[in-house]
Amino acid sequence: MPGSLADVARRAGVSVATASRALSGSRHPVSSVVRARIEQAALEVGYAPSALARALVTRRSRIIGVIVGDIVDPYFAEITRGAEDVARRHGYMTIICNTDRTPVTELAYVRLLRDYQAEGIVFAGGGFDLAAGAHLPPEAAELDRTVDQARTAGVRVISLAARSFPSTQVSVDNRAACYDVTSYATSLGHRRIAHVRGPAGLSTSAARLSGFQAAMSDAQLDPSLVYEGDFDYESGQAAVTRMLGRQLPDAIIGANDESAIGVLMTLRQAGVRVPGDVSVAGIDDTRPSRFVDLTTVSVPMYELGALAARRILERPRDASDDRTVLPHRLVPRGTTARREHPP
Amino acid sequence: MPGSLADVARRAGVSVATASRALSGSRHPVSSVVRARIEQAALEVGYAPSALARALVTRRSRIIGVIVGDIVDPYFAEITRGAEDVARRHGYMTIICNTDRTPVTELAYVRLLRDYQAEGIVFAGGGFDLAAGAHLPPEAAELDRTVDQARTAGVRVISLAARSFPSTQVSVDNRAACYDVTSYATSLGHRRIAHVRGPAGLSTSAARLSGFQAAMSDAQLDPSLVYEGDFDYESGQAAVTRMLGRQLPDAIIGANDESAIGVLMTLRQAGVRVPGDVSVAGIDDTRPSRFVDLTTVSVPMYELGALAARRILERPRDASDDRTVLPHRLVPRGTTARREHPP
DNA sequence: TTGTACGCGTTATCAT
DNA sequence: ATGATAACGCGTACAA
Repeated sequence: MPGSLADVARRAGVSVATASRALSGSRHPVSSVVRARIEQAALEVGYAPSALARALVTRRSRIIGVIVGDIVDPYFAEITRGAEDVARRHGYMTIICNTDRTPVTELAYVRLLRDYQAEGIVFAGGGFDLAAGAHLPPEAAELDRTVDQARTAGVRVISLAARSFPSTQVSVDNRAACYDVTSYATSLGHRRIAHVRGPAGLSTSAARLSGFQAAMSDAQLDPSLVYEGDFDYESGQAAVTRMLGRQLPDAIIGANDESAIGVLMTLRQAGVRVPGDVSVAGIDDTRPSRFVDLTTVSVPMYELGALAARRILERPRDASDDRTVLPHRLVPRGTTARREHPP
Repeated sequence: MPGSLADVARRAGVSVATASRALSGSRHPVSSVVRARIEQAALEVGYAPSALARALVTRRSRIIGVIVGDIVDPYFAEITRGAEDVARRHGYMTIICNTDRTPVTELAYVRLLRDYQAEGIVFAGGGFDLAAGAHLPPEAAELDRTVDQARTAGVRVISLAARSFPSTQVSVDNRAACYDVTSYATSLGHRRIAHVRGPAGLSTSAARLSGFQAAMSDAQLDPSLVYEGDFDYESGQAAVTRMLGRQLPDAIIGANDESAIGVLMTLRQAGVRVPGDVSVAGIDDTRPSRFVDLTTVSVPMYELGALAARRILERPRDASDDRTVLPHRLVPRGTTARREHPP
């Protein structure tokens, strides 16, 4: 029911061309008297510009997509908020794409975004490496092809962690981040330190695990106390459950805050004092970590998202080799303490 | 660079009409031999259907918008996930719109969604009432008009809480939810019970506050111990800070989990035992509430979002009078306990 | 079963 | 400064 440009033009007694120029912020000159008449007519017919038609002809959809594992995860939520903030300021729409890290779903979304001629795609999560021996689905290769084809066709692709296709990168040094918390733990006098790792095969997990191992080795400590995990609360819970039988470690580093919180709560429920008996730390500094006073590493999630969106709006070149690394920062809080009973 | 329908048609030696029918899942018959040739050609030219052009002609954009306060808030994140899940399954895109409850931003987004001919808009948060005497901005009225005009034009508008414009409602009984936790507290023997309310003027806050007051009155208790709040952690923190000087209440009911967690953590930091000295409860049952073992009321956030999306995809009528109320459920956990020192 | 031709609502080019 | 008109890429009556 909203009026079209033709309606406005007819009512104002001008051509659609002139109406378009007056209404769409064109730099083409339009006499002020005619302009006024057009604006009046637009108001009267309730003119609503068709973004669809506009996008079709200008080849600029003003749409960006953000591909995340799960928007409920505060890590992804913060990133998305950053991206949406800058998108909104520029009149762009932000599509939220939950994939649960499933390549099939990622692929489907990339196709959908391509069909809508999205101007850019932000891959918030890491990709899967074959290194870990994990059998990656056949869709993984197809995903790479599709993304690359989209990029060639002009859609800007930004990734916030290592991916197997070419892309502009905006990231943090995940390895260093985990190295830093782990070193902090060793500096506190802890010697038996465990790591609850992220999903097997995921590049982000691998980087953090590697940082943990490096820090342990550098401190002449055993780096092999690694527990399986999935970046979620239950991972931490499960890891602790398995630990409870044997001798507890001095400290436990979660691959992210969520799993660390799982560790923390399960430990306390079992009557283990934190940080009295065991120190616990995570990575990311998501909101919940503040609630439980968790020691962690601050990762600039909001800025990652915001910068990614900015990279998309910066019209220029296909910068598929750009790499920006944002700084992280250790945030000591109440779940870590100096070791009470030195060897 | 992706091929268009014309490219495919040329290559397959057929008309665009036939190509369209073969490729777009039309019910119009196409001989299997020709169909095969077309599909082959599509593959060769890397055909990518233009969702924009398609939307323009079919008048179905396959776009839905979800308007939330802040996607970082777990409450909104869960709702959004629910909506996105069903949208994705139907090949729809979900636009995330953060407004920080600012009518101006809501208005801007409604206009943007209307310009893209979004098929539906989900208003996840409540609206502002004038009742509270809060001066609502002039954009509020304009918002109502714009939304109503959009609805008349065919976009389905669903709201998850009371709003001042006509809409299909999918909600929970916020008043009853708060009545229930409050009653639970009184049933535990608490008599001095405080409520940290939500933002002034917001319909959701008002409903919950009303539930609190009703439960208190029904229990013959003083319902006037109400603290200002804003649905956030800091609200809870601030409320407790003001309480600490005087006699502490027996129990504190937050208007939502986030503020309740603020209350909880601040209390404990001040050395107050929870639930030993004071009981604390919230509303919503967001993930973080499980982390801190907070007593709360489970609100089916995911289902709210999912059902809202379904209401949009159900093509039929403008059901601007439909109201579906989903059930809530008290979830007693560790932050509440029977009163230790009865009067 | 296939093809022709028009329209969806804009922007952009080229005249005037 | 204004207008006529050709794209943009697709779906769909209407014809054949």
